[in-house]
Amino acid sequence: MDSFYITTPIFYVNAKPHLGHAYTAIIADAVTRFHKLMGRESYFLTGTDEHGDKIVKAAAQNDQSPKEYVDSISILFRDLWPSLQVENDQFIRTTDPSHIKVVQDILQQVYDSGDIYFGEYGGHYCFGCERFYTEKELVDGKCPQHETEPEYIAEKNYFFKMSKYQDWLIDHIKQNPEFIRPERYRKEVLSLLESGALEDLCISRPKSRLEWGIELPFDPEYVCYVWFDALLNYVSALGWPKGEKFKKYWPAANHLIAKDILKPHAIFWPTMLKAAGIEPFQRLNVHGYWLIRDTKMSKSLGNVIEPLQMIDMYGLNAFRYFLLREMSFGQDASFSEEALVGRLNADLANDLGNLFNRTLSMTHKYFDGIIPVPDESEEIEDAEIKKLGQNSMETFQAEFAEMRFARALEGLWELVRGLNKYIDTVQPWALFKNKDKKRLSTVMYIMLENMRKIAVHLWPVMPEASVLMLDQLGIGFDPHKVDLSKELDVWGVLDSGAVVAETSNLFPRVDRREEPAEESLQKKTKSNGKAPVEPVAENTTAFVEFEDFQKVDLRVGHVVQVDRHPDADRLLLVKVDLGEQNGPRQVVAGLADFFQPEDLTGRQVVVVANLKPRKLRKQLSEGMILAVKTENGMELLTASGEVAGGSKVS
RNA sequence: CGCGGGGUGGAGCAGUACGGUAGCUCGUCGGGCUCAUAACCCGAAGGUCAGAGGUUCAAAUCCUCUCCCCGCUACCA
Repeated sequence: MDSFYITTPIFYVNAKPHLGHAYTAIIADAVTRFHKLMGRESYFLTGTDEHGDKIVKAAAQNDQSPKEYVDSISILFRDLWPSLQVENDQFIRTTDPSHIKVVQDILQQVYDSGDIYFGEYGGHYCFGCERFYTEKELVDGKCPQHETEPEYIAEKNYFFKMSKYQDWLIDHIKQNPEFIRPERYRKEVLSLLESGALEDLCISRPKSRLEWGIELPFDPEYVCYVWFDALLNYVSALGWPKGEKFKKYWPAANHLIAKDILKPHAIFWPTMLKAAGIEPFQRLNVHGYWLIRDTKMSKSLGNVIEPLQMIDMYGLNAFRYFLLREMSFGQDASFSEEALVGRLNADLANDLGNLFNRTLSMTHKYFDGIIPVPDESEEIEDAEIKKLGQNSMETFQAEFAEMRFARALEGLWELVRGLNKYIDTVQPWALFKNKDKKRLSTVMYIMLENMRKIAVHLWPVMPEASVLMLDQLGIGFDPHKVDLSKELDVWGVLDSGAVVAETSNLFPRVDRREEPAEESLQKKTKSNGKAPVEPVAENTTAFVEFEDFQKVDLRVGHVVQVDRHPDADRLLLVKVDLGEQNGPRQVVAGLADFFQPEDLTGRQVVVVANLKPRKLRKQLSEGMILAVKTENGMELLTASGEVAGGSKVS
């Protein structure tokens, strides 16, 4: 039997789960279910990545130890999956002892084979930031954050000879067009590899800087770099090197990632495997981002609708369907409540839900709810709808296997719509009136059997709804007994004589909430013809004491001169006269996108005068000009009348 | 010359690796049906596929250049 191994990235626990995580997990789940139905043995792995610098910092901010912190976040991920009906076979954590052992074993093995060497790395290290800076990042030779001169530290570290495998990797990608998909990402990686020499990868961190990691087996003074640790989860989970699962599922691995972590997966990972003498994974599948529209608007009105909250409002089935139907795999897509409701109403309620309801209802009206025995004679439209069904399912299966979910569903919907049309064409109600029971039986059977096929195909996408649909058709569902690949040819699975449900209300139509917050706001702002002012985010801003507010020294001044920042196209150098002895101050302001220098000259502005001076792109900024961001641009704050330069605002 | 994505009927998108009548969903207009969740079915209007040039019998698709939009980053104190 074919086996199939699918993974999500192990999610980095420096933040809570969001839509992106949910999406990856849901498609992983859908793909796993699909392959199960196609008769393959499938294994689905997900988990959390818990080592590294950022974790230590996030933990410190929460006054927790790294371990306490990762435990608390990891559980959030683990608990989210069941609520999405994501059924993973395993949940791995990089803090699991078995994972740590595998990482150490592989490190040792690669070290012994000579692909890890000890070398020196020199760099400008800022102790405040706890990081190295490149020459380019430094401002006047100083740390841009702390404005202190970083120390040049020559630090010894361990390096993985990644460069050694560059040519092999290029060749492998060229030889295996399916290795990275979709095509655009394969091209991106290839051009990345071919454009410049691949450098060796620094895979250690001295414990003096970072202790939260896996200790190198050959040097207790160092811990392993997070990516080298994290990527290995894909094999450690299977019990490399001798585990049963490893033998069964490797290298049939399909990794699923979002485009932001393309490089580690497409370059580090295959070369690591090569160095460790492990066969390369089968395929890397890369998806785009979900863009969330208008979240800011909603948030400011205090009714934030987070994508994940829409599950409660519209149901998990619609949510999963929407995610798979709306994003064309590899591209970015935008998530909005409006689009979700649109899909729910059009595809699920009108087309699919209504199809079930009308057919079940007719079965009751004409046959007391009992699935009739079809007559053997077949009319032309019967043959047509069967053919349409076959094509539609074939498309679904082929596209789904390639992870083109949107196209797969579009394909399946041809059958859904085809069946609605079939009803209108053959007019069962007319047959009933004419007492043509024979023909009516055939027609109804064709409807019901095709609906069964649809329901089965939808299990990977909407497991819960699929089971309900089948239940309404009077049959149960056992994924192990279903073989999707046979559905194209099999006919007559539905038992005549079984009783179907009287009605179906799987996907009720949803009326858009009366005045959706975002829309009403837009209407209001449009109707008065003025640029809308972003409302104050009352619920998100904590109160400050009056004394604290008093610390802010706001003053009115006149703009005497404005120049463009020489090295930054969004910044302006604004000279503001605050009536001070040593002349006008320079404020670097991010206004270049909204104002021409000449538009600002002579304007009266409000400035935060006691803001700690800071350099922005090498230019000193001694204050901040207050402005209001609007939908179309930027409006400056000013006094309603002319006041003397330097007047205090209170 | 920072990196990347994109510009296709009113809206949202597919189609571009392998050139061959411009496709889908929503929306609009007209009609049909009555089994159904104000649903379903049919028909219509609406696009010089951002622009210019080139290759070709043939270009949304290949080549060259230009314009515009959106992310990310440097750079919004």
